[in-house]
Amino acid sequence: MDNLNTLFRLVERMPVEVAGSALALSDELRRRAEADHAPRLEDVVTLATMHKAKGLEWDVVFLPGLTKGFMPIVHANTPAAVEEERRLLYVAVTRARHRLEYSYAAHRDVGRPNSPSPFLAALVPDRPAARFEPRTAGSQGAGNYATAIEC
Amino acid sequence: MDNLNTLFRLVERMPVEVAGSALALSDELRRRAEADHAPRLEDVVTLATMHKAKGLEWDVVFLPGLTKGFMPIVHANTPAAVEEERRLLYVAVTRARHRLEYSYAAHRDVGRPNSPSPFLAALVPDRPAARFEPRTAGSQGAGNYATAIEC
Amino acid sequence: LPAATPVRKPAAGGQAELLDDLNPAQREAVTHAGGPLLVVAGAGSGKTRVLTRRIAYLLGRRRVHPGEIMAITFTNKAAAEMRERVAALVGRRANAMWVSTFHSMCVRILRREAKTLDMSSSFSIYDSDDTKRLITLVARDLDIDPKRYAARTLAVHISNLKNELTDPETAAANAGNDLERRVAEVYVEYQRRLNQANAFDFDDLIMRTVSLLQAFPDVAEYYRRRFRHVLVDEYQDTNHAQYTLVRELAGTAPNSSGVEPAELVVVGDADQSIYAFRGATIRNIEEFERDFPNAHTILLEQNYRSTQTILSAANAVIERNPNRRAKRLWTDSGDGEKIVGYVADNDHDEAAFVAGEIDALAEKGEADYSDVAVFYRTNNQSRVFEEIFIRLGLPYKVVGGVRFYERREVRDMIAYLRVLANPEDTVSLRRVLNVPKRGIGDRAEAVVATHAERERISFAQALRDAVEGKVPLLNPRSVKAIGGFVALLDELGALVADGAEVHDVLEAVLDKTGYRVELEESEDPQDHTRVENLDELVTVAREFTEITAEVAADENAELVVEEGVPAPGSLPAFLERVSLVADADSVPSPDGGDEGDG
Amino acid sequence: LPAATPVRKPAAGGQAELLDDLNPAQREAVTHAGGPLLVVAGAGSGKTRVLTRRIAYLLGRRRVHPGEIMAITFTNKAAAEMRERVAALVGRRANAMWVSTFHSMCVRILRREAKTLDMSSSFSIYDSDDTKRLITLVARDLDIDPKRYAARTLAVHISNLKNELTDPETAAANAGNDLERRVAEVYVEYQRRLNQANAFDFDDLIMRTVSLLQAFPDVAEYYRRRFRHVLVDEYQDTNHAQYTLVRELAGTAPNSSGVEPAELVVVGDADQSIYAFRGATIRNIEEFERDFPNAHTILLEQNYRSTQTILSAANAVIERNPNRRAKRLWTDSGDGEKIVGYVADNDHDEAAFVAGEIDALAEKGEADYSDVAVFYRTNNQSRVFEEIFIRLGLPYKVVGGVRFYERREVRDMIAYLRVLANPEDTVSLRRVLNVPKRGIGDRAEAVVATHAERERISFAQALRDAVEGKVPLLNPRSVKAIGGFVALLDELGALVADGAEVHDVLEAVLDKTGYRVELEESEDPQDHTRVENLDELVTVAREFTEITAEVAADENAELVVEEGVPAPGSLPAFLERVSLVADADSVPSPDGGDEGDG
DNA sequence: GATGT
DNA sequence: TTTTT
DNA sequence: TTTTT
Repeated sequence: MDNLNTLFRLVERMPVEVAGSALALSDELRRRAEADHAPRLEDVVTLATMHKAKGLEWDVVFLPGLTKGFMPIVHANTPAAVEEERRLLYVAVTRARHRLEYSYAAHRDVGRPNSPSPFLAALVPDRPAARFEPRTAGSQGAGNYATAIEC
Repeated sequence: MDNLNTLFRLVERMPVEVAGSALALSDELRRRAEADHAPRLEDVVTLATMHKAKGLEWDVVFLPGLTKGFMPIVHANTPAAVEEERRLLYVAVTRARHRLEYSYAAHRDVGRPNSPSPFLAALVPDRPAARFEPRTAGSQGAGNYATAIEC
Repeated sequence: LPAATPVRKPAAGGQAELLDDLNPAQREAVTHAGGPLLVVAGAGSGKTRVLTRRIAYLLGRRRVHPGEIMAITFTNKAAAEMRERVAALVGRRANAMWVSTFHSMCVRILRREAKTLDMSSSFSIYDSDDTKRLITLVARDLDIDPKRYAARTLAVHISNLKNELTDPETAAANAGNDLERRVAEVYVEYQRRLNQANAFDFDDLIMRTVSLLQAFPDVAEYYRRRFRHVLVDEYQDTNHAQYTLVRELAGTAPNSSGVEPAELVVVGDADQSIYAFRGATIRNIEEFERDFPNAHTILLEQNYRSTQTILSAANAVIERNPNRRAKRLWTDSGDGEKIVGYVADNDHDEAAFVAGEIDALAEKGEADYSDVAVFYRTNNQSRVFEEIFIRLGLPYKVVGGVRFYERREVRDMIAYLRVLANPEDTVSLRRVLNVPKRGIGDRAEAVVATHAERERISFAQALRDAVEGKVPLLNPRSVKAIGGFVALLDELGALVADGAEVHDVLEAVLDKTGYRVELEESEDPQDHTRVENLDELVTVAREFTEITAEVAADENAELVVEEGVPAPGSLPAFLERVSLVADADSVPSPDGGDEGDG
Repeated sequence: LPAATPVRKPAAGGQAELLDDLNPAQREAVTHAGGPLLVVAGAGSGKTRVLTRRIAYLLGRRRVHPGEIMAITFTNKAAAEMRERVAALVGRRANAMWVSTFHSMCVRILRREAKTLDMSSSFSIYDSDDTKRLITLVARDLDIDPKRYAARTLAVHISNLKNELTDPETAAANAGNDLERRVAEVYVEYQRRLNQANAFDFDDLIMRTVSLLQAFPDVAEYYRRRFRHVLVDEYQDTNHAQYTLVRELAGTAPNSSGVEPAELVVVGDADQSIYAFRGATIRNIEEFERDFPNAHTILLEQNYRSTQTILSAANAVIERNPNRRAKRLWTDSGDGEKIVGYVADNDHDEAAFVAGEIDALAEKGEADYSDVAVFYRTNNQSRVFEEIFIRLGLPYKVVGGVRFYERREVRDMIAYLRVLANPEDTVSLRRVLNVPKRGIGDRAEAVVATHAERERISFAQALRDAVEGKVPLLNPRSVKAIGGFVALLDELGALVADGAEVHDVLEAVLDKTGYRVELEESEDPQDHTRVENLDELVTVAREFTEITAEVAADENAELVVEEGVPAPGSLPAFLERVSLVADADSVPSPDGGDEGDG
């Protein structure tokens, strides 16, 4: 069945070369797959890069890691590159249908402090960027969202 | 002779293990070397990292590449690391006996602008850092030092 | 959940309703006729709906023949979706359209016109891995220090040149520093070897199609006459070569025979341009009105996806970009939930926070796991989430990693198939020369390569010379090994010539080469997975031919066979397919991650 | 040129002039007696002069016996210079002092006390390359993913732990995340293997000497009684382990037997601390007065090297560092030339500017090339200078690159010698196991290693088991190859046992292994250079033994033979030498780059 | 005499 | 990215 | 560091 799924997706996405026969093929495959049993919808959370998110949408989107080194990424050292980073964040934000949560870690592994992404200020215009100064979150205690900030 | 030089330097620097005999060895080697002919002083310019410069001195010292990414180096992203970079520049500066020249390139290979090292302001306290804004030097014309700045 | 707006009901089969559920801007985009049209489509603004409705409108109201329509996308997935959605509106007539990626479209043109470019229509298509291999070979032959000039670096530079439509000679003439000189040197030789191997790389597909259209006005006119409607999706992601291709195809003025430009519609959003680092140039969408005289522009700002809260945040982010065409997304579906921000102490705690939030949503029944996505900037940021999610038993999948058609064992088999379809394909031939190990080592390979170079014959021919003892410096043992290899290829080739089906050829390759046995006998558990992947590949091939046959037998299916297109179900057809989906199949569609349109 | 100051005339042989040419601060540092002394010596302030004069003063005026003096430096070069300059003042008596690097000093102690630590005195010393090899082996055995945890990363972390005197068990107990747990796991096994191989790594030399002194008070007391004067150079560069070592050696209070602390003098300059990234901790010099009660501090601020212009610039730079002990360098030699600043358009032009300046100075006779240095931050910045200098024919040398004792062929030979001196040295043994190729492949090596592990015997013993057919899964071919290798080692071992001289052993290794022949017959021009390096190594070894013999024959030479020190000219002596100069010889002294003192 | 160990 | 042993 | 073919 996995094989069939693979072929299914394969033809689904490449209906061009065999010219007019492509859609017919695609239809046939779908018919077969659905006759067998409904397509298995895996109920799993998706982890992906922001680039891979492009063109898709989810009800709930998390954007972790919004620190200075990751967004914009350190390597972005021209104005044009920083603008592209901002567009990337824009793309990521607009993937969400109903709920958006973002976050960052105030310290890195080694213990050095992390600055929040300079783009955060815009994301949450009501709150000045200063409100996002590193603050330690309760690291123990299940469900301790004391420092979660609702905007 | 090169072999002898190697051994000479080797023993010169390792007089400990054979205990008391080391200096005697060193003396003997030096005697031999000098009996052969005076140590060949290669008349060449030295190129080295600032770290390798430590403990040595030259009449004339050039410090090129004093841009923001190289001095302090980009990777220095803690106050302590930046302080170490400053000490490194201090070590490099204090290698010079009579003449010190420093420089930087206003653009990198790709054509993107370079910022001067933030340490430059201190190096030349009479001139504000702003005076070191990227400026194109005459790239042709042998000996065109029109934009060299004497302080 | 934001309430579904009343106007968003699905379009019924009839033509009358085609425009009913569109907003005014969308409707204008669908019905616009005449000059070039730029549709600036914000995220979630119903871009694909506009494109598909427009096509249906062309077919239904403006009596355009489907064969006159060319719709170009970037991904196979987008092409498939578009074709499917058009088919839902107009039925089988959709099959006569060209709805394809830039690269597929070029392959189709190049197959038809291969002879014009001194290529055989059985050409191979090299992906980035093949490209890197060939560049490595070339650089080695040119005595280039691989430490100083990594193959990858050379490949990136050559790709950039191609995307700028710079030919090797011009690159050499313009080289201003050591790197550029080296790159140009490699580029010249690399291009020569591609020709010799009867192969195009990905960038060639575009660049050489452009050359073709520019150098042969009759060819250009053929396509100009044929495609009176050109639609381009994700226009902000075009590079210079792709932009030129679109311009050559659609035209900006009547050609010398008086054929008018095609009706061009491009859809895109400069704010969603995230591939400039790969050569995409935002300039193309910004300058559309200047590039195409009398162009009209329509802005789609109403969003049908997100809450106003999310849209306002997005607007605020993107507004900080300077020199940008103003655009503000809005929705009439209400504010929805507040955005949540969280500052964790470290990345571990951050991942734990995210996991906790997801679990809470799932427990409250507010979202299934598959409704949730976590996006980060770099692939390795996934690690900490994987660790935490595994520990908590939270189900997830990571998008990315090695794709099916990039796996070594799959690529090895495809290389065999390619050699059978295109014996001049030196990169594939040399890839499988000693795979599995059959006693043809580096030295023997080098000796044969030298002989090929000196005698100006192909590597395949040089192997045959070797068997006949015409290659000096080759010891008898190597000659014998090569003899066995050539005989093997001949045997497999006979199978293909006799019309064996792809999966049978594949099975023969697996058996006769000993590839499968070697993996089966291996201790390495990785090799076990490899056997499974190969089984899957065989099954894919089998179903590919079987289903083609069934469809062909179905009298109701419209099978339009075009010149230059490989016969359905044939080895070349199979190869073309796998060559152009090498990087696909990352976010499998029905299992989470809905298709959006912006 | 700044005029030489009148006080800077060289000291004559007589004792009276010892203090004449010193400034007051220097004089105080030389004559200070009693409590601990910190000399804060700015760049060019005559630091080495102070140290050497102080030693001469101790010997001449304070009637200290040279055997009571220990002077510790970081580099072999600094140690050699100090000994030489003291010898110039006091003659042969200097030979009885310990003037050595931290590492050499520890080796000397460890050789004498090896048994106490369950080691043989023939132990090997592993440099960073050996360390990385062993860590790679260990990580592989522990099934650690080498992509995720690179050997280098593990090595750096383990080194840091050792520099903090953290033992493997403590590291394991303190591990707070995945990386730390992995590191600790590797550290435990790595340390076990070092012991088994009868080897110390560089960091062990310090750490284990500290353990020795702390765990065995009698040993500590022995050295405390012996060395009543401890001098440390470049104190700002000490790491925690080295600081602890100094404290254990000199002491801060009378010990349990009532032995008073030694007189401790440390010299350094926090402003010149540039190795914090490697574990050096500026804290040591900053907290000296707190670490050593009743300490006295002297500041040397007068500079005898540079012009005031240069010093003012340097002062201005360093003053921006916060929380720094105030110090301003000054000179009475005048302002000198102005500093030149230049802004080039690009790095190419910048290098051309520098080249032009150098040529102008040379033409005007203001400086020889060897009086000029160019310093940059990263090694690869040299490239553009090299390109321009070569094009202009400007002679230069680049300091850095692979050092003599780091070259592959030299390390291979040393590995052979080490195996002969210390058969338990598994890293060296496995290094040469199949070098040159003799048919003992990875698989055979793995099988033997597994056998060694299972039988809890050394790898050397496992090889002998293999010859006797006691190792399962080993094919006859491998057994035969191993048999040949073991016989070879035995033959070479017999030579050593018979008292052959080092260079003869080396020649035998080169011949009997076929190492030299293989290189000589190679086509690769690199291998030609390798043969030359090996010839040089043989010559070094020959002269090493010859000269030792001559010196020994010279009745005037004072040969002080100490316990635990390998016999002069012996194989162990030669190995010890090369193990501790592995990274030396970078700025060869007489050919440019004068020795400064701070 | 090149190969895979 | 720097690399005294 | 991102990677539609």
